[in-house]
Amino acid sequence: MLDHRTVSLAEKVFERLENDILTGKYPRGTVLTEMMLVSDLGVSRTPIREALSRLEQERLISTTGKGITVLGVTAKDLEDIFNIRIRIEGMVSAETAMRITDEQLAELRETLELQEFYVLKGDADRIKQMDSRFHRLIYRFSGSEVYNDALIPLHKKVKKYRKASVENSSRAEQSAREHRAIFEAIEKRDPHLAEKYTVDHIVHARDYILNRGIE
Amino acid sequence: MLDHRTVSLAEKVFERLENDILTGKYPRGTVLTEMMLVSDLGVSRTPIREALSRLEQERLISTTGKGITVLGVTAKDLEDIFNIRIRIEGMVSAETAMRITDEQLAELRETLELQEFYVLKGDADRIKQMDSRFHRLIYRFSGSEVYNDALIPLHKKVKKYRKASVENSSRAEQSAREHRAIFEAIEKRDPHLAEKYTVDHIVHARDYILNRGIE
DNA sequence: TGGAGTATAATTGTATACAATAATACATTC
DNA sequence: GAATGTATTATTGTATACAATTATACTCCA
Repeated sequence: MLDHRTVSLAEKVFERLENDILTGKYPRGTVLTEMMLVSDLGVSRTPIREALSRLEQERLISTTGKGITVLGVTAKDLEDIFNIRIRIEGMVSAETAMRITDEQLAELRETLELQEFYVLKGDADRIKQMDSRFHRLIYRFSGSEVYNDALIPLHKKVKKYRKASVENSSRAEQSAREHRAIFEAIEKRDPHLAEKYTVDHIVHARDYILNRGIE
Repeated sequence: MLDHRTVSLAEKVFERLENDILTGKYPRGTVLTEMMLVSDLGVSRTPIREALSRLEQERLISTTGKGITVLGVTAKDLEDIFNIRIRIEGMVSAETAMRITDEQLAELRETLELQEFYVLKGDADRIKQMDSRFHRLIYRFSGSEVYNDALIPLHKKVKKYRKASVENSSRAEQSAREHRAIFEAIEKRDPHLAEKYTVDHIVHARDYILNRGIE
């Protein structure tokens, strides 16, 4: 069921700018002003300022002094992000395995099956979308807003590099297999196995991304 | 050296509201409107909206529909926060132990010595302040914005409960001793010891806070 | 020529007016 | 009397005007 709620301009501006930064359209060091964004996006400064405030809180931009400087995600950021994810994402999967409902499990299964389908088709954009959704569902189904809120920003920041991963068909296949292992552990309500397979998966994702050389 | 930069109204409003929520002045469930805050704080809606936007991103309030609802920090949040801190804060201390400069070490030492002094004096407010500063310096001296940004919001949310801890003189003394152990490990540039003592400290803080019964 | 001081311009910070939306109360109908 | 539709009000969302600040360019003097 799609959510047709009207979304504010501030929200749209935020999502657009966040995406442009996370995908590298605005590379690190780019300097913007509010007025430039007013011209580019065709909305007033008010929603733009709200979006910028949120981006600053996520440390994707910096607004010290004059102008807005894009910070983006550095190679060191990526290393640190994976160091954290390796230490907590397994715990979160274990929690999800213990408390997931049948309905939630069905949603997770559908996401995994779509991922597998798109891997067969070789549709990188869709693979990426399902890959992300799989992880986010596990965060959410942990029932912990704290876990979810801690992981979402870390997960977001890998976006550009995840895209490169799924464009490699053998890595995409491996990733789908690893997701299936995680799913089956959760389906069995086995927290230890869910934790183990999740940590393995994050380690592999890290190794692939960091060894590949960034940017 | 104090920082005398002029701080925006939005920043002041944010800090004040954040503090009022974290200390329990606005308990969970409190409903506010922008206009109420305009009257109470004597500034226009613009800086108030910016502050609210940031508070919402930290999930301290919710703004769905009409009015602003205070969410605050629940007992479950606290448990989840400590589960994460136990898993990553040791790693961060280890990183700090490996890269801290002499100048940074001096700042950390001074903070610890002040904490010990205020423990002797029994000045709970100051103890709390130095306790927080000690942890935040370690986050910062890790040299990782990712580590810092992940831990700061988790650390903030324990504020109210940390206050209750330091008001117990035996826990305050124990906490200072644990900080000293962490400090000496960092001073020796011993990452393993720094990690161990940090994890022990967080575990003890958790046990004290969670067993004490929340609110 | 280098530097302090000052004028100028660009940019952000804040207040406020107006528009759109969502909630509430009320009336009307069955 | 319950339910539904409608008017009203409260509240948020957006645009814009104005104030304050900061950076830059320029001038004058040593």
